[in-house]
This record gives sequence, C-alpha cells and structure tokens, in this order.
Amino acid sequence: MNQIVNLKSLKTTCQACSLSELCLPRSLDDSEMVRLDDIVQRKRPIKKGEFLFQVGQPFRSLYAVRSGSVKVFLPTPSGEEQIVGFHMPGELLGLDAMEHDTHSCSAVALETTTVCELPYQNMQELCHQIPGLNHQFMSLVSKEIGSEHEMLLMLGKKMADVRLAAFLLNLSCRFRTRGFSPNEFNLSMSRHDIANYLGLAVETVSRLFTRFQEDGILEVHRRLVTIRDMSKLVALAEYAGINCQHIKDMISDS
Amino acid sequence: MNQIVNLKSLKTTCQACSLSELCLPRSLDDSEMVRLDDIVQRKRPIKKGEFLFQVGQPFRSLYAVRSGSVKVFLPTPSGEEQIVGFHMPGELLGLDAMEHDTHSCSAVALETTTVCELPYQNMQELCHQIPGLNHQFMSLVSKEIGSEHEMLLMLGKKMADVRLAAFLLNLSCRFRTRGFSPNEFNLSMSRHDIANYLGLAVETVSRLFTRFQEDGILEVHRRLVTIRDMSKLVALAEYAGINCQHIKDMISDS
DNA sequence: CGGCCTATTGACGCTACTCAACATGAGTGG
DNA sequence: CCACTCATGTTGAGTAGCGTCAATAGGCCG
Repeated sequence: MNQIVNLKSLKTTCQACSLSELCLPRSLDDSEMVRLDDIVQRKRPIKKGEFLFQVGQPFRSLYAVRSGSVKVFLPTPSGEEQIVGFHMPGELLGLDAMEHDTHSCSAVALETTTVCELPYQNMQELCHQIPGLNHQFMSLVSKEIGSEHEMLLMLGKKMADVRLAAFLLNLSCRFRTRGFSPNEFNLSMSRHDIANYLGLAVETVSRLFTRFQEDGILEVHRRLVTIRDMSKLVALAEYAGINCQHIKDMISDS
Repeated sequence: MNQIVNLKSLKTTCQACSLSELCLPRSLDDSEMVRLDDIVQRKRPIKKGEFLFQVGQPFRSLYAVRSGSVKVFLPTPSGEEQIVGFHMPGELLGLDAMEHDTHSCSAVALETTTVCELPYQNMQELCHQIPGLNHQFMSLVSKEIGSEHEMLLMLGKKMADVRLAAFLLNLSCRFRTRGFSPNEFNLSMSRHDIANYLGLAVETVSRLFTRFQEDGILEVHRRLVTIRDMSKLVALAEYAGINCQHIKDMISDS
C-alpha cells in the first residue's frame, strides 16, 4: 500500500503538485510548466538521516523539498555542526553552492523525505528561455536571503525565550502556508537540533519548553507542539523585532 | 581638486573599474561590458549617514559599492536595529528585495561612498541576453548566502572573543582582496556597530580590543587596527569553525 | 573653549552554559 | 512478549561569561 502511494507520488508532475504555488512553477503557464517538469528528476524517498548532499561534493543540482523536511548545516573543523536552516516542502536547497562548483554545506533528511532534483545546467537554460521562471527563481533566492537576515536578527538579540518563540512562530507560519494547522504540529527536529540552530544549550531549550507550558503558552508532548496562547507567543517574538503583523491579523480573523 | 577627482570617478566605466574582477563585469568580454556599462547609473557620492535605501521603499535597483562602505540593517519595531552586513567595494546590495517590490532592510553609508545603481528591470533583460552576466550575478548572490551562513555559524557558537577575531579576519581578507593591507586597516564602523553586528554589548567589544592588545594580537588606535599576530587571531577564529586555510596559506607565503 | 559623541574601564548581577543524574521512549533480540 | 540497551529529553546545582549601569576619558566640531 505504501509502495503504491510512493510510486504514485514519484510520478507527480509539477502541474499536479500541490506545492506549485510555493515552488518554482508559480506563475508559469501550462506549456512552461511542462518544460520545467521535463528537467525535474524525482528521486526515490530518502530516509531519515540520509544525506541529500555533503559539503565538498560537486555541485550539480538544486533540490526542492516535496515532502518531509531537511536540515542544512555547516560542519566545523572541530567535528561539530552549525545548523543554518530547516527546509520544508516547496523550499529550495543548495543555493549557496552556485558560487563555487562544490557544496559549502550539508543537507540531511530529518524524516522520510522526497525531493525534486533540478540539474543546475538545465535550470539555467530554462531560466533563460522562460523569464517568468527566472523571476520566480530569483524570488525564492531573495526570500532565502531575507529569512537569513531575520535569523541573524534573532541570534543577534540574545534572550533565549525570545529566540524559541520566534522559531516556533516561524514554523507555525510555514505550516499554515502549506495547509497544515498553525496551532498544532510535529517538530521534525530534535531538541539538540533546535538548540544548535538557535545558538543555545539543549538544556536551555528543554527548560524553556517546560516554562512555556507552565505559562500556558504551549502544550508539549514529545515532539508534538500545541500552541495554546498565540498572542503571548507573538508578544515574546515581537520583542526580538520579528514582524508578526500577519500573525496578528490571522489571530483576529479567527 | 576634489571635485575634479570625483567627476573623473563618476565617469569611470566598468571597463576601467579596478573592481571589475570582483563585481558583475567579471568574465564579460568587451562588448558585453559596454552593454552592462550602459545600464549602470553612477550616482554622486553619498555622505556618511545618508541612506542608500530604506526599509519599505519601492525596490527598483540593485547597487554595487564602488568606494567607501555601507552598513545594511533591519530596523526593529522597538526602534533599535540589527546590522546584517557591512558592504565593501565590489559587493552588491539590495538582493533581499527581489522577492517583494519593497526593500526589507535599510542601507546607510558609513563614510563618503559611491555606488553604481543597476535598475533591476534592465539587469533582468541584460542577464537574459548575456548568460555570462547572469552566471556572475548568481555567483554573487550565492556568495551572499554563503557568507550569511558563515555569520550564522559565528553567532550560533557564542564566545565573544572568537566572534571578534572572526570578524576582524573577515575584514582582513576582504581588504586584501581589494589590494589593501590585510594587516593594517581602518574600521569604517563604530564599536557600537561592531557590537550590534556580532550580537555583543559595546563594552564587551571594547574590553576585547584591549585584551587583544595585551595579548599582543592587535594594536588599536581609535579605528585603526593593526594585526600583530595573525596566527593567534586565526587560532581564535578557527575555534569558531571558520575555515581559515587560505589565511594560513597567506601567512606561510609571506 | 565648551559641548557632544565615542570609547574605555570598573563593579555587580543575571542569564544561560556546564556537569551530572535521572526519566522516558524506541528499537532490538532472546 | 518482555527485558535490555541506546537515544532522547528533563531536571537540578553550581558557575562563568557577558550584559547592565555608571563614571570617566578622549577626540571632533562649532
């Protein structure tokens, strides 16, 4: 049964993909989408812990997450790692490798994950032929830079609770955009990963989760997070200077 | 006299520009460079403290720094700011605005600065016509993402001294690339800016500068920094996982 | 010369890290 | 099916690093 589903999803075209509005196909017409679809290589699902690419490997393709999630990190000489991002369906990976011809970071699946592979050479040619695709590509690249700016902002203004709040809100938004509940979701990453990403110790993250529960902000069971008081979470994150207007709008709408 | 020099530099073409190897013209042939040159608008110098663009303003152009330096920051609702980067000659600004049609950050000159304005519309067209330009553009964008990853790595691994060391090394490299001394340079930004950028308090930065002097690593007079012991600085920065191999090579060469 | 801004230095307190023990759940093999 | 192990997460105690507050020094400009 599972296999049938997987085979089916392997055949999914860009036209039929529910992520097309988030991903590269956005604003392409049918014939253009077919041409994009032609260069997309849909790979078999990769399991939790498998690498999509590793630092130093030759750069050939960009990847778009189709399902599951991926963490991207820089390994340090001391054998540790610094996570620079978590990627959800519809998001592009490997953008930092276009400068050189090798990957400057590694990407590993946090759960069973499927991706679309976009050979860079073909992408370049197609972007040349389809201005709309080029534009959308630049848009996604620009978005990546923007979200990293936001991350820098967060890491710059210390305060652990603010960082975690902003992180959770960010996830909440991204789940909502993808049609999932913004108030209840499963974290695909470990506490260790969260701590690493936010520049905190694991223990601090753990303590914050319990404190947020005591304050009635969250309910947490293992990796299942339920946001009980969105406004408190927003108030915390706003302290970091994160722009939460769209979330506030969402709250008042409901 | 000054005015004559300025007028002269205002007329500088991409072909004659000493930064062409760092900037967009790289790897373009003569005729292509002329076409790029045609769309470049060279603006009068902007003075220290003047804005190149501000958050919320409509996005029309990218900017390449020609001389001087620029700080880019996100203003927070609380009236503070988070600096996300300092830009030196040959570097592009405004990349994060391509997603929307408004700037998502502000850019202000740290000293008297000249920039080349690249109307985005024209850039897109020209990139379409000149694949080499498009490639170099993507390269610079990719480089931007890469350097922000490095920044995230630095802010993630705390330790104030390591951050400052990595920051100074980064500047040193960039000065060297531009033909200036990697061992002695003027900081165009205030201690306040450095602290903000590195996620530290001004006092901590100040204390670190004195400590680095006591340790014989630096000599600091106001904003003039002289690196006395590059290897110690590298040792500190490497602790952060910053890849310093190219700097080590440079040291052994000299 | 006086005012202002930037930078430095000192004293103190708090946040978050470290070390350590313990709890819980998942996966494995008998 | 249960006991075992390992990975993951939680909680506690102690501490160090860095931020905050405050005072002072030095440079720049009118």
